[in-house]
Amino acid sequence: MNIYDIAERCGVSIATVSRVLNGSQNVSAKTRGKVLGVMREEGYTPNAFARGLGLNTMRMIGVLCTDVSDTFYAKAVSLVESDLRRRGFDSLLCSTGNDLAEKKKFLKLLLAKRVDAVILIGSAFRENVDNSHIENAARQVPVVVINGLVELPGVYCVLCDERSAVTRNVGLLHRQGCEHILYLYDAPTYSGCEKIQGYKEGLRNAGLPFREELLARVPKSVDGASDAVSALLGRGIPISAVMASEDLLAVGAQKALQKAGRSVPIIGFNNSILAQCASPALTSVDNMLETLCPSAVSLLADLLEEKSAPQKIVISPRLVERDTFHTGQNQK
Amino acid sequence: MNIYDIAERCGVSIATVSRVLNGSQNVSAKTRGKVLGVMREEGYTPNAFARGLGLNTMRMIGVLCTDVSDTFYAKAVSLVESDLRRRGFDSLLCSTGNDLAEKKKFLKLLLAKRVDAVILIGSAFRENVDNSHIENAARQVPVVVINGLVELPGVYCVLCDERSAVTRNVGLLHRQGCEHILYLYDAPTYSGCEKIQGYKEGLRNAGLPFREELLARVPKSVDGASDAVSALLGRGIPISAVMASEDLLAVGAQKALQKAGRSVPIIGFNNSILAQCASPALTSVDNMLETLCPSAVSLLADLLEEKSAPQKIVISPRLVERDTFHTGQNQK
DNA sequence: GTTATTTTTGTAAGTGCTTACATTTTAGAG
DNA sequence: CTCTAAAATGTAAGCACTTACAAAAATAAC
Repeated sequence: MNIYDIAERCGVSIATVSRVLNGSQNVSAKTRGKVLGVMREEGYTPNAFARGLGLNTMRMIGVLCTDVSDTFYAKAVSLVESDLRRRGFDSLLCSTGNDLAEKKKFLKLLLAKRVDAVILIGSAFRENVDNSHIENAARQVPVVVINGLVELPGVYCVLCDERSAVTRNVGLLHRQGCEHILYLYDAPTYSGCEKIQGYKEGLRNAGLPFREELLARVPKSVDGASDAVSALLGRGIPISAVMASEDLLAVGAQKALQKAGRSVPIIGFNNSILAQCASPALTSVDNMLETLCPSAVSLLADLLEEKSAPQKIVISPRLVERDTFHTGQNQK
Repeated sequence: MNIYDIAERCGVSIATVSRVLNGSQNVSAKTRGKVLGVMREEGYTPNAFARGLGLNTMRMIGVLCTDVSDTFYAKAVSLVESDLRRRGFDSLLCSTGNDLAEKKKFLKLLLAKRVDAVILIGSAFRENVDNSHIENAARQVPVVVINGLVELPGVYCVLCDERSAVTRNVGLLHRQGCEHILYLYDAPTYSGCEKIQGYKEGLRNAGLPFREELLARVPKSVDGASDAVSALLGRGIPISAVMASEDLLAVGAQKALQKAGRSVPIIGFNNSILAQCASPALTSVDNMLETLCPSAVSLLADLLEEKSAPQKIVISPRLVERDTFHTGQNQK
């Protein structure tokens, strides 16, 4: 069933059918009605490939992220997807894992599918200067990065000032009397590194010394973080507060502390559902995905309409206080 | 840059170029080498739309789910996506929300994009007999449902026997001496209804009476569930154990019980990260997405190769015991 | 060195749509 | 009832590939 069949059944030309398909104004109400009627009758669906060929777009956006099963990415993907759909775009999802080679491969595949644009959620590892795949993508289509910073021509970034959030939190904890603030992270992504810088800056501002042993890289899992913190406690390292690059790690720390019968302030990151599920519920930094994602999609839409757009949008995070903020409230 | 340009630069015909593009064996090693070389030089990427037109496929699978930001769906999407990709398919993601009209609309859009097949994660509401959109989709492409049951021709289902898991758990709790087992659910989906049936059956088997007030439909959020359970406790309704259709609700219940200073066994469902984050960690039923999803994708692949495939695959769930199972262990 | 096979390459006809341009129809004006 | 402008429709040329079939080249057999 194609446009020719419909045209024949209606006694019109394929051009006319195509016009009603595309909502052109130059079709009389009568023919439009007839054509639409026949289409419905026949259950006709235009062939998107042919359309794509002609129009050079299928209104699809490539959405690349590290791991959709991660709460944070899942939320971002969800927000992005619904916003894209609202604008009539479909999302081609790629969940790549952390492997750079995979990322490159998938990005290439995405471009081969002729997506209209690419959204990158979370950036590559920072130590990894090889962003050639992103650079290459940006030469072909608009690229916008959510929660990461890639400073290349044609790459637009929408992110949250996570760094200063961490700095601020260190200050808050210090003012509460915490001197030994443990910082947990799992990977040196752009965002991860920024937060570490924020941590160090916070210490400097507060006049606290930076201690190697209080900056811990741990596996990205509850147990991984928990074991790491237990180990620190076991070594007798003083800990008077915990911050983490992610709620998941904060939960792990919380478990270790609970097991040790200790109670110190804990601040997570991402304000995910995990923070709510922890008991007591975790205070967490909200990096404002609800704002970030729509901004990113809107920016993307502008780019696709060839409007000019800011290269970089930075918004402020927000601390969501729950039970684990003030000293001594870490346990029920 | 198209196939003609490449052909010209190589001094061969477009058919030959197309052949190397498609890995045909009927090309001499020499010409193949030359063509590939030129392609690389020119940075040529075949146009997927034209290819799609010719081959009538772009190797894309529509993945429809209710809400990717939900831990359960996110995990399923992640598993499905990676498995599809392994087989050379891209995933067109649709996160529809619970609105049936939206589901219908999105499914139509998906089909218009000429996906090779559709994967539905979680089924429609059960009371909602209107599965015409699924029926229609199944007439055009293979449809497989994960964790739901839609008994229509051309619709293949891969699911977990959640019902008997619940039945069994009721038995376990009863044998531990629990008489007043609260069951929390949020929506009467296929899976939701099955579990409720399982609950009732479990009560019957144990010789316990079914009490209206111990089967509670609650909002799908920690606070929603928590408030509901608090209300029940406030009304003085006896509760000696809690089961929930989802970890999220179980966590809510746990919070309410903790607030009330009560400690009873709690069993969640889905064995999500939330169960791990709760404190004490929740015992939960694993509905085996790690098995379900690959099975579904494999079934799909068979269908696409026109192999025959079972209409329905049912696998057994597994109870993952953590801290909240035995009486009196609900609090640290 | 022929002839018969097999392998490699080319030709041309799809695939289903869009759209510039040409043509016809309709409506409005005089 | 013309003439003109505007609206509606049709024609045909893309768009970038695949592939059946034909033709040419390479190889094998004698």
